[in-house]
Amino acid sequence: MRKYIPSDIEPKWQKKWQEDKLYAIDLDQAAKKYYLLVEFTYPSGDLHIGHWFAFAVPDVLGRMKRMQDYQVFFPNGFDAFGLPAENAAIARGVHPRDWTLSNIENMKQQFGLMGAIHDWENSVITCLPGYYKWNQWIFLKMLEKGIAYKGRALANWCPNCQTVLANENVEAGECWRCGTEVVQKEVEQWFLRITEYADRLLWSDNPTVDWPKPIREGQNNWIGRSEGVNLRFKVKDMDIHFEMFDSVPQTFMAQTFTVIAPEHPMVYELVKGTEHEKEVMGFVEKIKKKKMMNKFEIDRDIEGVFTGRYLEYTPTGKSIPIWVASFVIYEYGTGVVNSSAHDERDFAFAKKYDIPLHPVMFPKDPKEAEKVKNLEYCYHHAPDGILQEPEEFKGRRWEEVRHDIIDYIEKKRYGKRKIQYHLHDWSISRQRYWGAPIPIIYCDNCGTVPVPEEDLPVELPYKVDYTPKGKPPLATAEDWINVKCPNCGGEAKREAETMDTFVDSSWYFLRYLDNKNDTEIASSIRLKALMPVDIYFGGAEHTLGHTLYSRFFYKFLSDLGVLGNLGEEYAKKRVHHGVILGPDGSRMSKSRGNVVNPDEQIKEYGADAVRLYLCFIGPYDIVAPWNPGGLGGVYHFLQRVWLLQEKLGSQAEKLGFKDLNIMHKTIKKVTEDLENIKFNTAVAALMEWLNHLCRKEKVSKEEFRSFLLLLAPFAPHITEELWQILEAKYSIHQQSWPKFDNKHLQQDQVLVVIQVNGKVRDTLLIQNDILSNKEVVEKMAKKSEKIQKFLTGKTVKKTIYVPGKIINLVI
RNA sequence: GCUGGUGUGGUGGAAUGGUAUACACGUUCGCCUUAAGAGCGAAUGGCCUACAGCCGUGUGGGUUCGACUCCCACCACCAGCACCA
Repeated sequence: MRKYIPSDIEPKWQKKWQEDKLYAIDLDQAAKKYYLLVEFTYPSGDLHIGHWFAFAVPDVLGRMKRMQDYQVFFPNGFDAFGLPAENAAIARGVHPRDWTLSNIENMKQQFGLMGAIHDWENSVITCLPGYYKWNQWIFLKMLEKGIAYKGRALANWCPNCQTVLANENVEAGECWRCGTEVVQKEVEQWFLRITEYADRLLWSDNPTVDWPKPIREGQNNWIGRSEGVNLRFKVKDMDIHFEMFDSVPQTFMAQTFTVIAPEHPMVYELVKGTEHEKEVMGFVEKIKKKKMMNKFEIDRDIEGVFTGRYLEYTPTGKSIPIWVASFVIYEYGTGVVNSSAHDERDFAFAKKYDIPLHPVMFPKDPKEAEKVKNLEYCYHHAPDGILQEPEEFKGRRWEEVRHDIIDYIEKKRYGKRKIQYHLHDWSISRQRYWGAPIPIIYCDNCGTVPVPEEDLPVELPYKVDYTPKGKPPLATAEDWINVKCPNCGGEAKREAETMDTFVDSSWYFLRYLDNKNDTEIASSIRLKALMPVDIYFGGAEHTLGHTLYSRFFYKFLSDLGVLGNLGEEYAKKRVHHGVILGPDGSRMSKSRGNVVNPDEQIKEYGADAVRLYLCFIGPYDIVAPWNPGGLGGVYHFLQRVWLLQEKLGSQAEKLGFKDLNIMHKTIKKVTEDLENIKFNTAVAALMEWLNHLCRKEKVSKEEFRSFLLLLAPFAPHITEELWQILEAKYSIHQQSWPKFDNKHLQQDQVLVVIQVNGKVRDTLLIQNDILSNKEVVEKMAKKSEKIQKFLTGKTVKKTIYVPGKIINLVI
């Protein structure tokens, strides 16, 4: 018999499976489909162990599903636009397109070593015109529906990458790619009105799809819906009216001062020509500058300046001083805040600038002051004059009075109910080369003109000077940028900016279905056959970016009617994978030099062992450093599987009860564990069964057969090889998944634990037929010598018996 | 500060109210071998006077016949968000 040498068998089968298109399915008529999706890859050049973890482990699930007669669709592709390609290309003098496409070729080869059921026929590469044509098409549709628009706004600007960044791409004030400090800059940019979908993107407590709670909570917090009122005010002695958002309307009677954001245009109106102008505008400039320098650094210094103005506060008839304060966010709400000094920050501000507050608002007893955080205390304990609650609300609970107060405010016309979101519209303009062109033409006569649909795609020109110069590289591509206006035929220029790559990844899972379709995103036949995605694996880091954007896109496309009637969410189930860290315990990155390339390990132990080890290493959401030490263990396991051949009985051997019991138990365990994304315990169950088999003199064909079938999804190569020896038939991957039989799960006798006062003192083997008879079991338990010792001189007060598990004698 | 999560042997981890530490790594001992490796077998939570005992799942309390598991309070760590009125 040959030794188990993975390199002798793995390439051979990989080649054969590919030639035979063993894993291909018919996308037009997948009757019992299973769409398995893993977040596609950025083509950085080399596959590392993290890619294996992300793709090879879900492949195990996909393979089981195939054997359960599902037509499993497990596509793979590349998220191929984006800054790293451009930066790497600039550094090495290679064109981003060439760099990217050659990386993709290389990575496809490396993916091949995994032995996954990927079908590369249905791949997507987002930087190819056939793909991004549909980016542009969706953009035009959004423009048509008012979801895409051009606006001026302060944006996060990375001076190094020379581009605008989305909020989600700013990490602690730094660019997510290069780590350069981000500054604020006002620029014109294209936005997608995701806020229009804010309410529909919010998760209910009981969603119809199975997405993890952390992602749902995270998205809900990010959307940040808060319900309150917009109160209306007039500035004293001036014809200025404004609104302010208040999410705690319960305190509307308690207002003692007002603060405005420094950026607010009204500030100048208030102080123009007054003695306060110089001081206030100086303060505004100072804060603006500070924010420009490092907006995202947490600045606990709360600063402000009095405008000299007051507002007429209708509900209480009081005059309320108006201040400008550093901490007010212009972009949130109306940029004006009602300060009733019930929260710590407002209180600190008032104290710092001696703004008179009623002293009793804050209790002197520090323990009592703690309660102020709940606001409830304020509401019930504030003195007259500060918190004059309308009669009808006196003595009622804080939360329950909330809606009545909003009604009251509306009735009295002090203001209007308002729903405010933290979520901002999504800026998609990027001042870089390597992205999908935005299909817009600027004409002196006609203004902003969308590129007509029949002219799509607007192809990204190849020959462009893409080194950053402070303006978009495409603006320098003379023969590309200058075009005839599609409207009037006059001289016009194309939009020189490109799209955020998160646009590309917001709908790629639809394109997998129909990647060559030239007339629609995907045919309705295929959409109907394969959507929604059954399970979507990906990283927890995409909670606020990709998974929110893609839900938005799906809802938009659904509203547009291009999806048919597929429901609100694109994936029935979302599963987060963990992170394999570098051996040094930090995230793998080329710059740290701690990237683990699995090539060596595959050479030494084989793809099967690496796959198995990645399953076995821990729960699938584990975040842990790569420790190749355990690889030897799973390799050893495979070797013992290989050696089972020697134990194969010459003919059908009668299996004992124990053999059948462990076999069916393992079938049940592996099936259920894979279904529940518990790969590690599924492998452990196989190991236990193998330990049993190895202890036996002979192994029956039936056992070996079932064992190989269960192992096949984890280790597709070695099981295929052994299958040939066992069955002389191709292929194991076209066999049906074994089923367990309940009758073999029942044991004829059961181990029952005897406890005295909850402590284990003995065990007892009990025949099935007397298992349900409490009296008999109790008698047997009391007879036990070990138990006798604990019972002498004591009385048994109570006996608890859980049939088949435990008997507890209470003395 | 807010939100979500996690705390179990030397290590990765298992156990969702019923024998805590499955499965594996590592370590130690033995067999085999000229030797090494591989392979095979055994032991491996701590303590003790070491086979009739005690302690033990971050800490303290509670519920229960029985708690890693449920409840309350706290501590530590991880992740995300963070001046959101």
